[in-house]
Amino acid sequence: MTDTAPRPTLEAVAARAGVSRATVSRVVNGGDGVREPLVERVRRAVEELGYVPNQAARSLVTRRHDAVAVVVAEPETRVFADPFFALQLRGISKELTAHDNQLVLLLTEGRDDHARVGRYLAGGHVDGALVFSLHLDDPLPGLIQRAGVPTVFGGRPGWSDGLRDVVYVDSDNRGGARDAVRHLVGLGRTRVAHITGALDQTSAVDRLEGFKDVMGDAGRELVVRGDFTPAGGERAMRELLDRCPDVDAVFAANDLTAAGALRVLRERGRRVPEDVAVIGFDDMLPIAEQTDPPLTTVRQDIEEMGRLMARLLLHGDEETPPGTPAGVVLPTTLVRRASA
Amino acid sequence: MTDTAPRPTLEAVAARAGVSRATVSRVVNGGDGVREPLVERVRRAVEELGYVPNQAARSLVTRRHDAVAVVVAEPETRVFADPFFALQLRGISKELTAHDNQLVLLLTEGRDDHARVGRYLAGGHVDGALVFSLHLDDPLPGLIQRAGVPTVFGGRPGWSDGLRDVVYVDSDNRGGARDAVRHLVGLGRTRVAHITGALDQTSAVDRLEGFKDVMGDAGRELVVRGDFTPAGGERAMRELLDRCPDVDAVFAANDLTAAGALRVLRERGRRVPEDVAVIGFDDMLPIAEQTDPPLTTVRQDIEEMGRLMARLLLHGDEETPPGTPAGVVLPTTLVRRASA
DNA sequence: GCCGTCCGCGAGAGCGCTCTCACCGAGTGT
DNA sequence: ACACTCGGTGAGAGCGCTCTCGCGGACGGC
Repeated sequence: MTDTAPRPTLEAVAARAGVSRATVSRVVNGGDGVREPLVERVRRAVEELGYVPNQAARSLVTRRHDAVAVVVAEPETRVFADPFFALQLRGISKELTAHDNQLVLLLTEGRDDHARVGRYLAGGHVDGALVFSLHLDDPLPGLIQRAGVPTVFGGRPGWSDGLRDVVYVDSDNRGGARDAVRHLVGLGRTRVAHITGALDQTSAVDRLEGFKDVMGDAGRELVVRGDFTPAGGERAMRELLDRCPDVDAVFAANDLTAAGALRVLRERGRRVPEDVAVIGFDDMLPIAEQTDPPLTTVRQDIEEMGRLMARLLLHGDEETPPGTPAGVVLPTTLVRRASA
Repeated sequence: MTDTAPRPTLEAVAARAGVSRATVSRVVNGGDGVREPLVERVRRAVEELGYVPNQAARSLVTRRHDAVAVVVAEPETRVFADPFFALQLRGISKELTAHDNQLVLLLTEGRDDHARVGRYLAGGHVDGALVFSLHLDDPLPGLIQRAGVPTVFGGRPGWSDGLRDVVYVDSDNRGGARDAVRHLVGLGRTRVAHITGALDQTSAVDRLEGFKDVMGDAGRELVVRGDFTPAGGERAMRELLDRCPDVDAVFAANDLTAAGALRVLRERGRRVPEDVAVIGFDDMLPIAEQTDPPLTTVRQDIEEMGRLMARLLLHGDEETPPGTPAGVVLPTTLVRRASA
C-alpha cells in the first residue's frame, strides 16, 4: 500500500488563487457569500491543482462523515442466493450517491460480528445506519439503537418491546398476500394452500397473516411450513399433496418456494394452472420468468425500498414531524403470468 | 441525523488514568513500550469511559484509513441477478474484517459515475481499491490507475496496452473450459458445441479459448454466441439445433446459459444427457442443483477469489517480490452431476 | 561511585480543515 | 458630513489524534 503523491491542500489552493484559506473553503462548500470573480478564481485554482478536500480533516471538525453504514446480517448464504438484497443495495447506493454519501458495507455472521458492528457504529464513523434485520431474535437492532446512531431498518423489525420509535421501510406483505389469495379465490379455487416462509422473519409472518385474513378457518389445515428456499418448497409441496390431495391452489411465501412447489407438482403429474394454480411472492425476475409455467407473483419494488430507506435516513429529521409513525409500508402489485 | 452524545477523547482517558495523551495513544495502538501496570490502568480507563478512537483524527495524521473501496461496475442488472458478485463480496468482507478494514462499496452505472469514482479514489479516502472490471472497454481501470490508488482487479482485465503491473485475481477459465470439454470428449461425444458468454468479458473469451484448445478446428462451426443469460442460452441453443441437429454435447459458458439450453433441449425432445450432454460453468448452487437434470459444471471458489483479492491488496507490498507476475489464477474443478 | 546508555514517559507540534469573529469598505439614512 | 449597517474577506483557534523529541531515572561498566 504505497503512499500516493502528496495532494494539494486548501492552503495551496488559497495561495494560488491569492485568497485566504477561509475563502477557498467557502467556495468548495457551495460558494455562498463569496463574490463571483473570486469564486471563479478559486474554482480555477482548484481545477488546476486537482484539489480534492481531505475528508478526514473535514470530518474532524464537522463531525459529519457523509457516510452511511449498511448492515446486513447474513447468517446463512440465503441472503446471497437472493437478488433481493442486491437490488435493495442498489437503490440505497443510488440515493446515497445522489447526496454525496458513501456506503460502508458491514456484513455480519455470528455473534462476534455483532459486537464488532456495534463498536463500529458506536465509534461514530458514520452518520447513520441502514440495517437489514432478518430474524426475530436478532440482537443487532438493540445493539445499534444503544449505539445512538440514527437508523432505518429494512423490513419491519420483529421485536415488540424495549425499542421505540423505530424507523423502518417494508413492503405490504400482508396486503400483497391478501391480493394473491383473493386472486386464487376469484379463479374459483376452493382448496387454497399456503407454504410459509421462514417464520422467524416478519415478512413470512405477515404473508401468513394475509393468507389467514382471506381464508380464515377454511385455510387452517392447508398451511405448511416452508423456509423461503426451493428445497423447502419441494418438501412442503410433497407434504401438502400427501395430506390434502384435493388442493387446487398454492400461495407460496416467495418465488423460490414456488419454484420448488412447481417442480413437485410436475413430478406428481399435476398440471399448472389447470389442476393447481400457483402464486409466488417477490417477482424475482430470473426466477419468476423462467419457471415452467411462468410464475404469477406479487411484485414489490425492492430497489425503491432501498432508495427510500436511504432517503429516510438522510432527510428523516427534517421531513418527519415528531411523533410520526415510523414505519413506511410500500404497496405491492400482483403480476399475472401463466401459473395462476 | 441527530448528533450523538459527545464521545470521550484521548485527553479524557489520559486524565482518568493519570497519564499523558501520548501514553494512552501508545496503549490503544498496541501498548508497546509502556510498562504493564500503566497499560492496565489505561485499559481500565478506556473501558470505563467507553472510549473509541476518532478515526477521522487518526487518519488525518497517519494518512491511513483502514478502508478499502470495492468498485463494482454494473451497467446491467445482470451482476445482481448473479450470486457471483455477492459471494465475492463476502470473501472480501471476511478478509477485510479480519484486518480491521472497512469496506466502502461503490456501485457505478454509466459514464458520470466513472468520473465520480475516479474522483473519490483520487481523493485518498481509502487505502486501496478492489475493482471488478467487467467489460473490455471499461474506462474505469485506466481512471483508477491514474488515481494512484493501489488496486487489485477481480478477473483478468481486458486491455493489453497502457497499463502495466496490474494485479488481478482470476479463475482458471481456460483450464476449466478445457477440463469440461475433455470430459465431454471422454464421454465419447464427437459433436461438441460451445455457447459463449458475453465476449466483451475476458472470462467469456478465456472459456472460448479453452474450448478451442481441445476441439481445435473440429469445433469451429459449433460455436454459438451467448451472453451469460438464460435467454441467451435458449436463443443460442435453438440456433445450434437448427444448424447442427447432430450435436451431442454442449459446453455452456455459465450455468445460467446452460439452464436456458436445457430448457430448449427438453422442449425439442432431446434427452439430457443421453442425446445431448451439457456442462455449465460457475457452479452456482441454486441454479446448478435445481436444473433438470442437475447440471454438471465447473466450479470456481468465488468466495476465495474475493478473499484473495483483499489479501493481495492489504499485504501485497510486503509479500510480493518486485517484478512478480501480477495475476493470480485460481484452479477450477469439474463437478459431475447428471447432465454430463 | 561516576559517566554513558537506554528505556519509559510527557510535552508539544502539526495533520487539513471549518468556523467564529473581527475587520474593512461600500452603501444608507439623517 | 457623520454614524451605522451590512456583506465580503482574512486571521486564528481548535477538532482529536500521532509522532518526534527530549528529559529523567534505572542500570551496567569501569
